[in-house]
Amino acid sequence: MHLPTPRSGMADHELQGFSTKARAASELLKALAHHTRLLILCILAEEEKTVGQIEEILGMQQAMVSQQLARLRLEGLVNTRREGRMIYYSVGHSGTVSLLKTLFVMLPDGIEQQG
Amino acid sequence: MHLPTPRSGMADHELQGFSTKARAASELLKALAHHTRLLILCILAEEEKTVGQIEEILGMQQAMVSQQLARLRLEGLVNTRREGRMIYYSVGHSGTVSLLKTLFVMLPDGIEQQG
DNA sequence: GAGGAATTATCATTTTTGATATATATGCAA
DNA sequence: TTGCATATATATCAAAAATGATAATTCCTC
Repeated sequence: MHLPTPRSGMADHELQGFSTKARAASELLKALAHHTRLLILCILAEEEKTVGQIEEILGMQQAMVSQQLARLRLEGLVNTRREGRMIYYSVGHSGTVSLLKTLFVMLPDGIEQQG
Repeated sequence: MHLPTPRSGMADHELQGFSTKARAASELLKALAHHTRLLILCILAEEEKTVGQIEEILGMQQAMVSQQLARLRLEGLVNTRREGRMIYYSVGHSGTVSLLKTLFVMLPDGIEQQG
């Protein structure tokens, strides 16, 4: 795989194509760029979960979790499966997990912080 | 590498630790989540460039490019090297390129790789 | 060394976008 | 119907983008 890399003197339409790709990629990243959504994806990377289970694990309010899930759904980052009145969420794209692993490795090593 | 995955019944301080990591990771993602910054990183992934070269390649205004570079610098995503009055930028973290490659493969353009 | 041009960085402002909280609505099951 | 699980709407507040103006640094010439 090679990156969409603009170059000097490149034809306009080609540069535009790369710009379009970059926009799409940035939308994906924006959907990922939220601490709650990242935690949710880490949870789902292990096993599918219902909204209620995620609420319980994170200790967050229902609307908050549901809103973040909606955002992830919008970008196809999660899949859903209904079972009775519960809805199971799972990771929707294998690349997501690879990306998260790379991401967390990039972080500066765990310095203790105040909480 | 394993992801910081909250679990049911986990001790508060441990959950907090994961939350802190997720916050740091989301900051990194926010710095990446911009189409111009992505294009800049793709350009730099090939070879170091001066600000002026990046302006010329992207056909963008100086202030715009410089501000986006400042943002990337802030997160350590790029390095700088001065030579005369020009400043050369390069990718600051090898993980960045891996992440970008994974990211661009995830785009709808590459549907054949989903699953 | 003073003045000017080239290169890059920062500031100030306006406009957009995103986060969070609360309230309300929908869908399913007993 | 009632009650539970999930989704969406809305209001408020904070952060980020875009752009135009200005500042700092370096090099060159006199």
